[in-house]
Amino acid sequence: METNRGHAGQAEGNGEQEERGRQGRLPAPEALLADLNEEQQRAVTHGEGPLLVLAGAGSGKTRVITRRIAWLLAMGIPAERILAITFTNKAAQEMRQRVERLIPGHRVWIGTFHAFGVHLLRQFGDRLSLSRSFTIYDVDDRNAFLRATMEAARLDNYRYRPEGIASAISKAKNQLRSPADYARSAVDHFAQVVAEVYPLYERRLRQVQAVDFDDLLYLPALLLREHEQIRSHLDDRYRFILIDEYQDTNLAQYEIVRRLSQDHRNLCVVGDPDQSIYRWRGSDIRNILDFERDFPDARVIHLPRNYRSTGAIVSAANRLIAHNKQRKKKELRTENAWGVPVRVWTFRDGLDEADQVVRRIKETVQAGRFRYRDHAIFVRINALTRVLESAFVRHGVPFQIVKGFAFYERKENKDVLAYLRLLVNPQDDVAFERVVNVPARGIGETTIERLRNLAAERGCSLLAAAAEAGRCTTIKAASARALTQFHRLITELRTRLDLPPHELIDLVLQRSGYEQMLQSSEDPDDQERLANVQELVTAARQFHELNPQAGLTGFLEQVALASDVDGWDHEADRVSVMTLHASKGLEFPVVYILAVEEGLLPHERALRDEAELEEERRLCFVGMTRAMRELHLCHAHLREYRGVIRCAIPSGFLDELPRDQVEWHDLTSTDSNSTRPGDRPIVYAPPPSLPPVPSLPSSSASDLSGSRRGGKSILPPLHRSAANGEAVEGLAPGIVIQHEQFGIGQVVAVSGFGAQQRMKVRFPAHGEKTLLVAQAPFRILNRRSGS
DNA sequence: CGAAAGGATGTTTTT
DNA sequence: CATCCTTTCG
Repeated sequence: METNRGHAGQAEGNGEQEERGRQGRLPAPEALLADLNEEQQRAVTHGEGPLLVLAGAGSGKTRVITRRIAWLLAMGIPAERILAITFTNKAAQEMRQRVERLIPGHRVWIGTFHAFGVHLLRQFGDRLSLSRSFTIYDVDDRNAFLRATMEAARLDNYRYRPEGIASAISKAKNQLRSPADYARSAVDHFAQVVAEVYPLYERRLRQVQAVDFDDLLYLPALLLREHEQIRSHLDDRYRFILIDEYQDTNLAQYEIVRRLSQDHRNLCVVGDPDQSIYRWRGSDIRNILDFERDFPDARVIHLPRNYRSTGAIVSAANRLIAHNKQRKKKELRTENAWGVPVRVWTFRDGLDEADQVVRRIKETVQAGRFRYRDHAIFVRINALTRVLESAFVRHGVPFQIVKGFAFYERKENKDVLAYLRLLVNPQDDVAFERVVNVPARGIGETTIERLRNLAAERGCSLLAAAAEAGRCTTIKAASARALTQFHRLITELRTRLDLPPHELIDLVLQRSGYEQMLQSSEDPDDQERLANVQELVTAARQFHELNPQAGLTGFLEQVALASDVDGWDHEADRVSVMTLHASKGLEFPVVYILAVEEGLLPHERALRDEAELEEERRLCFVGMTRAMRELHLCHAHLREYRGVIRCAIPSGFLDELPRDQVEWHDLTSTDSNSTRPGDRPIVYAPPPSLPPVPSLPSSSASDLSGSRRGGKSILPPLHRSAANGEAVEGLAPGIVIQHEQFGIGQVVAVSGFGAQQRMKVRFPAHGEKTLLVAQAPFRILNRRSGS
């Protein structure tokens, strides 16, 4: 028990005691500084002018921001003059609460950039010809909308996927490039197609009174750029601005910040270049690196001291991140005890990994060393949470997978939400198309196509066109009747928009027949869908109770802006499972990072260029520095992904850790099914070299259990196509192979080509497995013996 | 028109 | 593996 602060899984800086504050009275300013170190105090008490706080992981940066807000209030700055931007809604909510504890009843605006964007657009959207009840399209809606746009313009015969074009447009908006800007620099064919589609997409988007996600930053940035009176008004209104996670801002966000800090340059940004992990989304690390160039008079405060983690964890993290070349050299320091070593665990496969990690957590809790909520498991990709899920269920260990989004992303909920959006904004054609035939009303693709033509002719929305369907000669009578009836349904529901959101959802469920459809279904999945939809009603009710004024628009807005961590319950005594990205800003006593393997961490898509590789390293760094007391890094020799089994190689990042300080445990030889709680793993400490890599048959014989017993030199060598990553000639059903792990089996089917070539193999002991030919370690035994 | 079945296909991270 | 797409048939 080396360190003695903090609870599991709350946002950083959680250990502080911020209970104070009698109603309505401002605290004495000094009281806000009592438990801060010198640098933190300087940051909190900094007066006017730009301020850059370079805060290392675990250095208490959230605490600095909250205290600074409180300090400003205590100095008499009116709350409405302060603007604080956080990275997630969850962080905003916690910050609000913490400031609340210091200064009860404060009215400081705290939220994400996107929420702030919505806030601005609702106020000033009319300047951009945007109605007050605009719809926010998520990525799926956006893609569907773009597809429809291209089809309507007869541009759909290009070979590019709408999603690809959509993401190019998204990127353009993040870089504040208008359609005209984009067109000017479009050189290759793809860019030219994008340049053609982008303006159409924008025009149509405004027509249906919708904005996409990027518009929530792009449009406010334009607004501030082109409307000087609004800009100066807001600049004056927000005298003091604080931005958290500044290293992950993109150009649009940067523009917003700059425009609001021209007349009153009281801008405080906090961040850590080593924790920049959203480059792929347009974040530009230069925003923080060049802050001093933008504001030459900026005060810069470094917070290198880590209060969160043990010496062992800090040391390992330092060593890893030092391998990044594009980086200012710096080191985290800690005065915390050294603690237990960072451990690296080697497993046979992903199932083993999940099973044993969960088992170990259970034992730890049963031994009374930690609670479930003290544990977190991080993964690089969401797909890896599946195996974990079943392991948790099997062991009866409580857990939560942090993906708040998932609930609203379910088809049934998106359907219901689409109904609601259509009610709020009848122009929303995406919503219309989504629900017009759900439940089935006899309105098929041909009818929709004809309706689209009608709407295009009249220049009206699909819903408005539906009302006129009867007069359109091309639409069949039965379909027209169904359409007018649908129109009547929506019109009628629209008269009840004054109802609280949950009651309205209930009404929609009944009147639309959606509930009926699920209730009377034979499909067992539909019962679950019914439950989900009812859960949506509950969510709406809870929202309404918390925000009685917000109404349906508010509810839809919250749903649209929800982030993964927002749904996370940090009080529940459960193990948290999340992606490395979602872990940013959190802390846990015990952290496991799974699948620290080449291709996953670093991810294979990030291997092409050095900058992306460095981002992967930062991602690993972020995950490691979430740990307070124990850090476990896991990898396996075989990894099943998308139903295909591949050989996995330990991540190069593992080699970059301080070898003499890290403990390596190889669990590949223990059978997970027979391991008893008391069993102790074999320890190699310190390891003589790299952890054993599943390798050519001639080398170490200890790496894999199973079929190979050594000494079979008469046989051809194992076919290691991983080395050349190519397809294999002559593979066909009937051929017998020997696999490193599963032994002898017969090929049942072969499909695909090149690196994607797969084979389905039946193994007597393991059943049928699908293998990636280019990756799997196997050799062909017999070309003839089919049967 | 729409349900069902088969096949091709693509894949990170998320406000 | 899971989703999306096409095809097919009622």
